[in-house]
Amino acid sequence: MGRRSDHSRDELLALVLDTAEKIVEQEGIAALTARRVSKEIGYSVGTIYNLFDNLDDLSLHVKARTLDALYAHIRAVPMGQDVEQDFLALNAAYFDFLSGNPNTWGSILERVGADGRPLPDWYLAKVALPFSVVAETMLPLFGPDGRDRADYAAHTLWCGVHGIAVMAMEDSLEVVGNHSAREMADFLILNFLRGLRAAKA
Amino acid sequence: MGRRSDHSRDELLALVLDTAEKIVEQEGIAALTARRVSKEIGYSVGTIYNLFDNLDDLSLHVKARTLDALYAHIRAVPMGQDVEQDFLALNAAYFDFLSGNPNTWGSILERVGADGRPLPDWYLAKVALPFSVVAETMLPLFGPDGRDRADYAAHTLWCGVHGIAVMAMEDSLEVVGNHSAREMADFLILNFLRGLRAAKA
DNA sequence: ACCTGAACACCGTTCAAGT
DNA sequence: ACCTGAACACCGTTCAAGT
Repeated sequence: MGRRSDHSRDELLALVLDTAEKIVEQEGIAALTARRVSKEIGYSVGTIYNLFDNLDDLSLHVKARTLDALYAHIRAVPMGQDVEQDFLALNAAYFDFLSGNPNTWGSILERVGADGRPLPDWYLAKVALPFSVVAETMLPLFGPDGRDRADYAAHTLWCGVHGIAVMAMEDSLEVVGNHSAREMADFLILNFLRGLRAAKA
Repeated sequence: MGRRSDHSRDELLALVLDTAEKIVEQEGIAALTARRVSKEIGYSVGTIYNLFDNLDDLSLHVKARTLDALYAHIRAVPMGQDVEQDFLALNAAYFDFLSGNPNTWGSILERVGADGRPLPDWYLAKVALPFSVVAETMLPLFGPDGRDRADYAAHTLWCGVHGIAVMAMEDSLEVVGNHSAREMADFLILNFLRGLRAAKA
């Protein structure tokens, strides 16, 4: 029947992403379907496939938005005290974001390509951004010529924090709420950093 | 049409679980459907629902088997050297299991109740068993009257190792294969333990 | 050029009806 | 008592046909 609305391609894209994000926020990633989104925006299913390769592609773009928001959130954390304090502040901001966005964040924690397709580069770049903040925070401990080692330590530590967050969200941990999980992450951070310092001394 | 086969209820249960496990092993959790299993065993779909509450219930039982296998695998690790060595051995066994069972293990890493239902107690108990091995390994560092703190430290550390494994399987990490991820986990373990020791001294 | 919607090949889940 | 399979309400994805 031809054009239904006078949305430009970009407007339509924003409309789809906004709607998809809202669904994930409110009901979790499992509720995100192409048919549902198309119905909510008043277009046919085919239109979704006009804008995105497939459902995986759409949900990847929704996840990218969440990663953008997380990055903005932790970049806003005031830094510059000692390394331990900076990391605890980062951790607090991280768990803040988690508890404020359980569904969107939960969708990121899930693996994506059940079909085995590797994640696209543009998406991996978004995943890397929050890690870069952590790496920056780690730098003072290694000095300007220790960027690689600081990076490695930051990845190691933050994957660890990530693991605690995953377990907390699965309720597989005996933690109630995010309070305990955050404390556990603090405990991991402080001992890991102390271990690094002890190794240097 | 009435009874199709003379399998007892227990035989049928084993048949379904074996088939479901095989599907997950070979094609991942996304390939596990009630219709597929029923077709492969030569029964109708309804039979699956006669044995399990729903698909979630079935996949939970498949995951439980994987947890049993992991528990058996890490219990078989020879222990009794110093704490650091024991943890590195545990870690090696853990990553061994992971790379040997990427699909079954990957299914566990995913969150389960997208519908928000909490995980049943019998399943959580299975999740706790591997952690108990880690807690036992941690005990020498805290002494017999430090069981609670050892438990907490063990949970913290192993959630961290878990996080590295998750990231490695998602390819979100710049690690190729499990070699680097295992090294990263070793790095986390050694520094965390060194941090604990430094705090005591 | 853009959008539609029927078509295809799948799903989970239920439950009256059969043996 | 156990099992069936049609029925219902959904899916993702494609693509000829419309404007």
